[in-house]
Amino acid sequence: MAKQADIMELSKRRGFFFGSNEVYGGVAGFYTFGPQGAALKRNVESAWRDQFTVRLGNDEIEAPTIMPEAVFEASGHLEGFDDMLVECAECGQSHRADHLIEDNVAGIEDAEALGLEAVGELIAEHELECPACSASLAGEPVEDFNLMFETSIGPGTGQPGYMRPETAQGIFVEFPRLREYARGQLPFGVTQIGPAYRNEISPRRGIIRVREFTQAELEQFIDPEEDEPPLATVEDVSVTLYPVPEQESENGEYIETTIGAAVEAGTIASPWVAYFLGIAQEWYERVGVDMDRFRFRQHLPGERAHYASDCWDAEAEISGNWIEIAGFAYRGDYDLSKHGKYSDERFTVFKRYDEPQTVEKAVVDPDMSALGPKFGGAAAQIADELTALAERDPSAFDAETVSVEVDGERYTVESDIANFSVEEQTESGEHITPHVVEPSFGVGRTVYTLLEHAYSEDEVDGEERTYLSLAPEVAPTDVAVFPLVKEDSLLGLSSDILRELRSSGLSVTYDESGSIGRRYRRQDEIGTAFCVTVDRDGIEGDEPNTVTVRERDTAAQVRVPASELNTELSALLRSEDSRSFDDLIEAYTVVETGVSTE
RNA sequence: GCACCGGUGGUCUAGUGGUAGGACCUGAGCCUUCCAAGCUCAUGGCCCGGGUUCAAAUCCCGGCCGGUGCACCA
Repeated sequence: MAKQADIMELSKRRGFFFGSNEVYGGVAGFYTFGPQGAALKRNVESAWRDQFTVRLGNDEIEAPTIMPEAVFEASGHLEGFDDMLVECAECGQSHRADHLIEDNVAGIEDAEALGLEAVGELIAEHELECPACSASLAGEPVEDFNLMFETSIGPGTGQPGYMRPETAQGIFVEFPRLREYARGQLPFGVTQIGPAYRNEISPRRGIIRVREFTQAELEQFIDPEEDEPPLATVEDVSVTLYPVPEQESENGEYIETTIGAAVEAGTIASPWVAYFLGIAQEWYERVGVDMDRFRFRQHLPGERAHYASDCWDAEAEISGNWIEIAGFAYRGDYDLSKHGKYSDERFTVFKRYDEPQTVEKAVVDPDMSALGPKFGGAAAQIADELTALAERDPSAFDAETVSVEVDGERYTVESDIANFSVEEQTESGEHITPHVVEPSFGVGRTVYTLLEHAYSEDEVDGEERTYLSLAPEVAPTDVAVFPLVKEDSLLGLSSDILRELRSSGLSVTYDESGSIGRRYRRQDEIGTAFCVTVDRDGIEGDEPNTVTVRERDTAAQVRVPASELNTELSALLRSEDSRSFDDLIEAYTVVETGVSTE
């Protein structure tokens, strides 16, 4: 089993990832993906795009990573992402200052709203103590810590902007245009793959908790009353679930079930969430996560975000710990409602009734030429209030006069000036705020998981070897081409093959240095699934113009005509073709190398 | 952010108050016709700053980075 140190060492040495800016001492929480890592990550993103964008018929966008303050006022990140910390001088522990106040001072429920100074004064005033060591916290500075990176947009003081802490907001704020693009029809889904930023207090464990990371998110917009997910497409998908009751029970166990059965049993409350768990399960299998070290865990009530009614995480076991690699949240109308409220735009869709409905509606059409001279500047507001009153209490207009209140002042208007009437109106539909179901993936964590789950050691021909058993689709290098020895005839065919494979879009490496075994080991270590070796038998032997293809995990080889090579390799590397190396063993001559893995 | 431990070629490491060795890797050559073989040669290093000292990679202090624990993770 791979240890974290093994992966770190391999990653640095073979160019998967390493700490950034090391020549200047480095900065915690930032990593650079090297050539192999960037390719692996790119392949993971492509596979995700195929599964969650293309196959589901969704659309992908690319929004800015810097967004203005207003976005995060609406989203709640400015407040919710902002922690007030106070540090104990005695024992050094940090505590949430606002929570201390709320827990210990009667009558204060939202200490965060009071501001830093007021909270500091309250701590001194009530002589609050450190919960850990009971030392007095009076006089300790209360400091703001916001997990968002702040910047300023434009010259001078500019206007405040923030690096997005999740890609989701870039989709939500563009909802009005995306709705137009979708021609106003629910359901529709919008995806985005890109970086997000969180100024973590303490980045840890290499690439697992970093300050800049890549998310792949889908925001599925649905009509909560009408839209059903196509559950039938995933109902037979097997999953390992770890629901709340099992987590809370003494000997909690995983539930091995199918998506269909889990919905039936109510284990997963939301069919939409269940649907995406099924889609995700298929995807994780496809890219090569070890399903024995994978589970879907339901959020405990306490860890659930305030907007999410049900939430599940995809978790992978890494170096003995479970880490979150994706989250699936039913966000309701939280995000769109908030942006609808904070902006002047409408974040709703028009939902047409099956049949137009005729409703009786009380309306007013105030005579502004009478209201204006009489009430001056208040006239417009009075008219608005009359309109509101008509909807609220039509009977108020039965009397001679009707009165409304504007800014605390009461105005009395003759009823006939209001032009009250009850009209029959035909309504063809209503504006509803779509609900959002959000599968949100951590790409970097997925990449790390794949590395650790793929990391393998065995013996080939009595020699120890390390190899990455990556799924061919995501392996950073597709194929390696070797001339068995440096001999003109072999070099010629090798370079022909190299050129052909590369021009068909494969990522191909070429290596003619050192012994063949060393070259195989180099590729094994970065997870290259197939090595093509040009030998003399393939040029002048019984089967001329053939080359050998070696499979990484088994070290088995088959002899394939050079003319078939491109087609066969392409088929092996594409997930949608179910061609496997076993099919090649069936179809071609197996090379007896006398070499085997054990 | 606090505490503990650590930081020596690309990687893994030995080591001492007098500026450093090994292994692997990498490159060149020889040899080699299928799994890290051998031989020759070569490239490449003491995290940064300050202090103590005739002299610091080594001792001290601070910083940065990493690992672990605590806290944090909307």
